[in-house]
Amino acid sequence: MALRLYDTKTAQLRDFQPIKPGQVSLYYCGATVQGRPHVGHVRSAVAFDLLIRWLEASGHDVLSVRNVTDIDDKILEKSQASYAEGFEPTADYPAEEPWFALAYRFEQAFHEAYDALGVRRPRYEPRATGHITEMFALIQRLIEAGHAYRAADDSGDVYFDVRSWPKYGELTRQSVDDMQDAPDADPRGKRDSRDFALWKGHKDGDPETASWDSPWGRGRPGWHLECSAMSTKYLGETFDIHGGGLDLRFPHHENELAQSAAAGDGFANFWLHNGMVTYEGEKMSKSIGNTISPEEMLQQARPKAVRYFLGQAHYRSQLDYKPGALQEAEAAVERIESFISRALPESFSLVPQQHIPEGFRAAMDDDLNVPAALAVLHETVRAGNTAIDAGDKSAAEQRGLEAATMMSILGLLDVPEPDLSSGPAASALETLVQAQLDKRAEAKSAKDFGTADAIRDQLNAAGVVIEDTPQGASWSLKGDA
RNA sequence: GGUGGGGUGGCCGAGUGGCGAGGCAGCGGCCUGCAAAGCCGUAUACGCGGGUUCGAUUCCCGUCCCCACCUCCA
Repeated sequence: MALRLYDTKTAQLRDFQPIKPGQVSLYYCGATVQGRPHVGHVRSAVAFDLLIRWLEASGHDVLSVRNVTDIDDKILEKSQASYAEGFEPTADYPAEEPWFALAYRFEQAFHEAYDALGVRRPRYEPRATGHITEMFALIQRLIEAGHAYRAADDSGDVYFDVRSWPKYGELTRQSVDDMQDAPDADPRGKRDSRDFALWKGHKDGDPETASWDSPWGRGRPGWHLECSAMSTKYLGETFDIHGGGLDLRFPHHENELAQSAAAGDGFANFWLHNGMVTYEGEKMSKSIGNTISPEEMLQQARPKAVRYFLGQAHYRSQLDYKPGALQEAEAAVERIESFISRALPESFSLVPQQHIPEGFRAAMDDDLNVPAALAVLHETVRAGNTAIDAGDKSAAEQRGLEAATMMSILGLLDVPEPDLSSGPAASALETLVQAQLDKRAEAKSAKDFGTADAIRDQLNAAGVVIEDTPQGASWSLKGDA
């Protein structure tokens, strides 16, 4: 059975076949680095990380690209505001910060958030400002093809001519005439209010560093253009998959498609969009302010649990966050991990492709049905625990390898966790806890259960969980499997 | 107004024309000195009203409600 993916453009599940057998070219939209990442950003990154991992587990080489949009209106506005009189600096927005410094700083914040959740870096991560000449070339092609024009006023803007491209709206199946009129206060030199800027002429007050000489005068690129320019540069004029958040479908992806297709590029064969993250039913967004940061989540739960939470719903579904959700995820992750550590010897080598259960493969091949795949994982854990209880070591180990494989494919083995098992503090703790356990063992063998239980309660209160096994007592820290 | 996605047991969340995924929480049991972990069992779930059908949560029609997008959005 082959991989099927839901393509937003055709609104249906389609068999996925890469253009080049064995290699998949994937572009997915990263962030406009104008602020700290919120959960929606990392959900999207986790979703596409999952896709990449599954493609790889299925034997593909994945050429992945994720953009950094490091210039746009918001970045400039925020930088500009930091110079204004009466500006009150905060930890996230210091005073007098140039736009490029602000963008660079938040780009790093995104990296930290991705890294913390085991989202692997894409093969290439190009910045918009590094591809101005590629954008020139694209604009030039559009002008020559009659799909872009210089603004009628003296703004120096260049617009995409929506009416010149009959397919405009094909991605979201909308017709230009049915679109709600943009409340465009400043139509400037546009022919149609839906026309969008490819190039924005330099305005007084904009920093000189945020403008480039172009054939149409000094200025800066419009939003959308960078993704068309960069995706085709790194992946070719036709590539396999273009992804991003559902909210980017319109206008961002619609415009990308229009400008690339109108310039004569084949562009993406598949369009994938992940669902939004909501907070108790409402979309999390900067403008509403109901966001939860990845940092806040990481304070509440282990990184693995956070990743599990973000990946557990189907990627196209809305993912609702509510208090307590992370604790549930933590319980599920710990159940799986404690099984794997019971079933497998200290060190084991994993050859993923040898241990993928058929049900898991079928679920993932079905448009990355992670919830169904997780059901297989949990069933494997139960079967493995049963085998352990029955003393069937080889069956337990087999289930253990399968469970570890699935965890690996889901990216849950790569999530960095604080290492509590080495270092001087760890060995001091080990010595102290072991001394208590020895005392408890003595008390137990003397049938002095009062003392034994007191020791256990005391350790428990300190966050050390005791488990008695036939081989003696073992301990672990709460929240650390 | 246009476009798209939804309403599933206490919560989360898949899925299917007829054997009630999975997780979390709960309850009962096994195990345990007692626990923990693990295992077994346990829920009269599919917004509402019609229709098609031997049979619908699943298909069709109607209806109510929710969410997203329509030029800041992952």
